[in-house]
Amino acid sequence: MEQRHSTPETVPEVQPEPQGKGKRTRERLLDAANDAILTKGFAGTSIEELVETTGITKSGFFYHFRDKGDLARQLLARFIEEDDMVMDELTARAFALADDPMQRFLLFLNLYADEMDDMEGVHPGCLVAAIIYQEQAFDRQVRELLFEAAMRWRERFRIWFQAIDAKYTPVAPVDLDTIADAFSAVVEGSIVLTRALNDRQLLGRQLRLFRTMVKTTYGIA
Amino acid sequence: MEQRHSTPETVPEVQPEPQGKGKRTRERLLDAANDAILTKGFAGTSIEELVETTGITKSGFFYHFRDKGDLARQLLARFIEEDDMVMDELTARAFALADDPMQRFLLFLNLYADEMDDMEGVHPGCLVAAIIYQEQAFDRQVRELLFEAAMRWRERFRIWFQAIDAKYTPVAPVDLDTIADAFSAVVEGSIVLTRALNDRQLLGRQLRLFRTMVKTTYGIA
DNA sequence: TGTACATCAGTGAACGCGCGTTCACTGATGTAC
DNA sequence: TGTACATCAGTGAACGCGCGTTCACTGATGTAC
Repeated sequence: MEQRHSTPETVPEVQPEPQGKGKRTRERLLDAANDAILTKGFAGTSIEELVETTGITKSGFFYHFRDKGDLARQLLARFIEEDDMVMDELTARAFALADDPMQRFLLFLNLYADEMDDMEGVHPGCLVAAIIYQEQAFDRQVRELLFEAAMRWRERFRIWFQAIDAKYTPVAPVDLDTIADAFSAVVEGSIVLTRALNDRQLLGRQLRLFRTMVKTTYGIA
Repeated sequence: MEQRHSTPETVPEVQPEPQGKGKRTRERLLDAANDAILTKGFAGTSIEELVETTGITKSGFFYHFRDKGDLARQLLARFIEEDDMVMDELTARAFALADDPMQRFLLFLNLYADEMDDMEGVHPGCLVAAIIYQEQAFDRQVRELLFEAAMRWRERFRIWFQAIDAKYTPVAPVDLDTIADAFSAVVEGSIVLTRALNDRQLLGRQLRLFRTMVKTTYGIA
């Protein structure tokens, strides 16, 4: 997707390779795999092409990964970690801007929607969704990581809605797990539509509609 | 997913094969391909396994399809046709039960949610989403079919919300295309979560939450 | 009704290419004494 | 400071298997006269 320069000119590298250059190569392999899998599927992505874009040989790949399944495992593990960090950061920004749990959530939705609007091109896709639609190609460990990813989303927002629910009364009764899942559902579904319709603003619009709907559901003008 | 008997005992077959047995074999190949692609991806699904479950030889496959890409094209075309029919049927049932466009839509959501609840096991997935996440493996024709599928959903529900909007005033302003897309987004996203969490009731719950939210958005108690 | 031909719905064997994986080896860097 | 060894981050060649595709052929059914 985006081109990363291995040596950015602006920032002088005091410690050029934090964990050795192997770590960097491994990250670049994971980046290449991430992009390829989201557009061509797992079985449709060959090790050959990954090492070609990374600039090493095929046997170099097997220095970093036991086999192709190991690549999927490490990729998903990294995704969960990074996704968690991104969510934490947006949450922290929302928390810094308001004290009320509902206001914080509405701010979070705005921040997330803005982030989606600012992406160049159409959203590249979500690794969880991509792998879900090929799950039989993977082992139990990978499927457990899929479960974990979705469960983390649910728990993050359930806690949030518990705080909201303690202070606000919804117009009609809502189940906390369900409204917690709703955010993830809107994002995942919108990504699919964004790509199908080639409409890069769709995701932001859906998030803002969801924001409006959450507000009215809790009777906020 | 579900086992179809080629000769159901209850109904005597007056015309056993409407368009010859070749048509039936072709349908069974498409069925096998549909199931396999939703769980293992397109490249991960071999022609070998499709003909094995269908009970013919590999060269028999190439009698029905020019190549593997042709299979994807026919599969998506059939999906769009059948999906359209299912939606038309649920729409007709909702129209028969009420005159008001909003009541009709709320009934439609209930019917759709009930249908999802009644499915045994977890939702097998949506072919559009599966192929979107492997789109680079396909030609322009297939990608145009993906666009068409999503566009049909949008247009179907935009017309519906135009009728609703003519009669009801939303609490906060809503864009018709956006709320039209919202239904598809909720379904697509919920399918991903249903499968990740292995929670077969999630889809129905999300649809009913969406129903509640549409009601409150248009200020209906 | 019988014969000739055409179409339908496949079969069976063979093909070459690319894929994932292995294995012995290597040059650069790090560490111990 | 020099030497010996270990580890890191790979290389290069080879492998066998399975995949998509082709091609000549075939038995059953349909159609024309």
